[in-house]
Amino acid sequence: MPDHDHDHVIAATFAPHDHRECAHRALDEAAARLAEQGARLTPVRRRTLEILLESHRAMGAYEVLDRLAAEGFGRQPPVAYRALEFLVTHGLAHRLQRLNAFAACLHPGHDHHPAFLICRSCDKVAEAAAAPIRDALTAVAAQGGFRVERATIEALGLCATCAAEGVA
Amino acid sequence: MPDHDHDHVIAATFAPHDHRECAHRALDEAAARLAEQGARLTPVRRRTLEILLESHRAMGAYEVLDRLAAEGFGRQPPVAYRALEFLVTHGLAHRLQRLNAFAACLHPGHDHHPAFLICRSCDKVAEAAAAPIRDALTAVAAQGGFRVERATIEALGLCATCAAEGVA
DNA sequence: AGCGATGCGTTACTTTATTACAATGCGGTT
DNA sequence: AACCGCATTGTAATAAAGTAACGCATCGCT
Ligand SMILES: [Zn+2]
Ligand SMILES: [Zn+2]
Ligand SMILES: [Zn+2]
Ligand SMILES: [Zn+2]
Repeated sequence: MPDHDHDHVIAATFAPHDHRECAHRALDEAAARLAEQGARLTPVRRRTLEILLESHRAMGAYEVLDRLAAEGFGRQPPVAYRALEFLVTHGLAHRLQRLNAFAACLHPGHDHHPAFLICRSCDKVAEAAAAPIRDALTAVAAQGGFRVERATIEALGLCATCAAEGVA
Repeated sequence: MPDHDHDHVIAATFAPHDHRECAHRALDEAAARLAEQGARLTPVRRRTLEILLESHRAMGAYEVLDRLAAEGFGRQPPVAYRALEFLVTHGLAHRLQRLNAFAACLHPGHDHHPAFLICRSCDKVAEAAAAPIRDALTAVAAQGGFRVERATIEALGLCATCAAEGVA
């Protein structure tokens, strides 16, 4: 994906859009990616991803678990945690540290560790290109002799849509 | 503090140093800062800060609580959480989202929200200048119409000291 | 001394996450 | 088919992290 698409991705997340298509495409990409890797998209895993894909919000593990249990899957925490961990490991979902929650990845297959933009008004989460940010972090760290291996970058703020609606 | 001092700060955290002096100075600065603000550095609060200042590691709330309880303070979670929250609010300690833990601020009085560098080998945590990183994040977000209000920037990696000791 | 605000301690509880183990199902081999 | 090994799913039980609610002591002020 070319870099300039990321602007679009952020806007597309927060602005009204055909989300059914949005979710459907993400699910297809996820399935394709797993097939490549020889990993299995079992019913619980698929359903977990679908649940995350219902909105652009992040969901807590127990919120996901309630949904799964209601649909006949197991009702114990490991059921949700395992499915979520699988999705995260395979790059199909992300974990948000600030929220203790998980969000579906909207464009998997591009092995990435993005920066997250969390709107405090509508709670939606967008992924932003982390490269320039990570570069700045890596540079600052390198000056102190520190080698960055993994970075957590999460921003809380206000999205354009909510701002336009007059949210302070 | 001039910006170039930050390099020093990172190195000083991970390299062997006179930590007694290091902690003592941070405590003095903290007390001075609170006096300015008219906030009270009560015994629990002071002791909590001292405990955090014993090392450059981040500590969980319950780890702090155990220490406080052993020294005659209350043994219920709110005791630790309140003291820690007070310190964070007044800029004397930081919360690390990735770790669910708290670390003393080493140079309070400069109202800052730094980036954190966490060494996966020695567990020490250093504060790095967040300005350039935050700028990059703000710019990326702005292109998508998102206004960043608070940023969480935490890096996991290897410090110079551990690298020099041959840790992979 | 009287009074309101702050701080500290407790009990009780919620939310989040992990460990351990049993049962099932699925591929590949014999 | 019968067998094995392994991934997967389910359960119970427990740990770890965080919050709510309330009473009492203490501080700062009038
Ligand atoms: Zn969508
Ligand atoms: Zn919004
Ligand atoms: Zn030190
Ligand atoms: Zn180290």
